[in-house]
Amino acid sequence: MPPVDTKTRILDSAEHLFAQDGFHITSMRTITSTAEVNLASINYHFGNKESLLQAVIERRLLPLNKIRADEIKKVIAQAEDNSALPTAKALLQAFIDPTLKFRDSSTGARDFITLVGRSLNEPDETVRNCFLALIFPIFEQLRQALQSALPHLSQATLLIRLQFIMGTINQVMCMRNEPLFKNQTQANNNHYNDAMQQLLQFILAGVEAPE
Amino acid sequence: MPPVDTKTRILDSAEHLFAQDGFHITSMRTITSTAEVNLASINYHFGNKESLLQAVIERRLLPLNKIRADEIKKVIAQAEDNSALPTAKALLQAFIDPTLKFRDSSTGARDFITLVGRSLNEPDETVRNCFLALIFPIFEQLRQALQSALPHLSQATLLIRLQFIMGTINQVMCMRNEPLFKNQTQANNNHYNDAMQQLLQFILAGVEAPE
DNA sequence: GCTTCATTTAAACACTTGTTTGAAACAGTT
DNA sequence: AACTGTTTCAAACAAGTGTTTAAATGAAGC
Repeated sequence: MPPVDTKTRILDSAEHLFAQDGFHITSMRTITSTAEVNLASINYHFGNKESLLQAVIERRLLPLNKIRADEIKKVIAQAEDNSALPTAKALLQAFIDPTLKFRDSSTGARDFITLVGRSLNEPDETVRNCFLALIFPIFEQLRQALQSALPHLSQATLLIRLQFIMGTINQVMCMRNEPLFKNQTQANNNHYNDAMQQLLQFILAGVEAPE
Repeated sequence: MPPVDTKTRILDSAEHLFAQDGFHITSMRTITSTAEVNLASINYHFGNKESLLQAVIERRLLPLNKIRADEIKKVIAQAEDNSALPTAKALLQAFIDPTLKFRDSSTGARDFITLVGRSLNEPDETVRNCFLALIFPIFEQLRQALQSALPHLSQATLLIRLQFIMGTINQVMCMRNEPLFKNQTQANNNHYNDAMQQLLQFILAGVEAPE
């Protein structure tokens, strides 16, 4: 009954808590008391805890993936207009840029990105697959586009390098306020967006390295 | 009293289960029944569950870090003998090679590496810091060595690129049998060690990219 | 044999977990 | 105003959690 309806309140709180503390540590009672709703309302609206996670993921990831897919298609179409191959840089940018724009769009979105970054290496297979299943199609689309952008790379090499790229991106997505290793020399006034430009440089050099 | 003593049996089982299912999911009862020891023996020998994790980490990571540190020092010393700067490639190899040799030394070691890879992005700060605290010194050593190997790179850039590298390595460490995205075209007969050579190529290109 | 110490054992502890229940409150429609 | 279907609520459920306890067992020294 407060500002927004119960279902949304639950989704927002769960998103934040899952990102901050992890899926398994976060209890139903913590979620419901944070959301100021009744304990049973999660089971009423979502069935069980795992379906709530699924709902948290889908709410953000389906729209985000749509944007990413459209951006990649756009890059391919523009290249075709110039009867040229799309560049790896443009393709990777089409994948990463929407992620980062989205990340900075709200605090909830920032939580969500952290959640995704952490969950791709989740030990619990059921939880991990919730994310992998939704990310796989866009990953596959990017892979095929990059394969035609980098025809000299073998399929196997491109595939493993894409795994490396996902690892790098995950690392960045997991960063909340501070880098992985803090209390370092100076160098901490690196703002997040600077790191983003650096990210593209880094993975582009990696994927384009001689075989 | 079986083959090995209780303490070691607990450490072995915990290592395997923590890597496979995660720290929080794994219960004391699962550990003790797998190890075929009494439930209370964990608290007797280690105090509590978290101290057990600490023991699991230290048993492997302290010796491994010693090897890594020695390898890096060796590279620096050899370069000095030739009155030259150490190369970034040699330094990164000195960091990665021991990790992978260790990883293939036993199934327990393989479990352990998975555990480390996953835990560096653990949501639970207490758990995450167990790992970060032990890895930070070697990270810092590598950073300083790389800074002198790549003097044209600003400190800030090197630092963020080292974060990317850690992300890439983590991703590889988390791979157990299969890559992050399976059921792919063909390309799966990529053996693990092939991926390792590829890893060095990838991160080397990334860290040496123009600023 | 007896004592002393470290270790193992079964049982219980207090607490938290996700989920279910059935009644209460609410909204909308006729 | 009375009935409808939906949503909220407090309470309870059974199961699992990490940890503690006190008795039993083991081995070592004198």
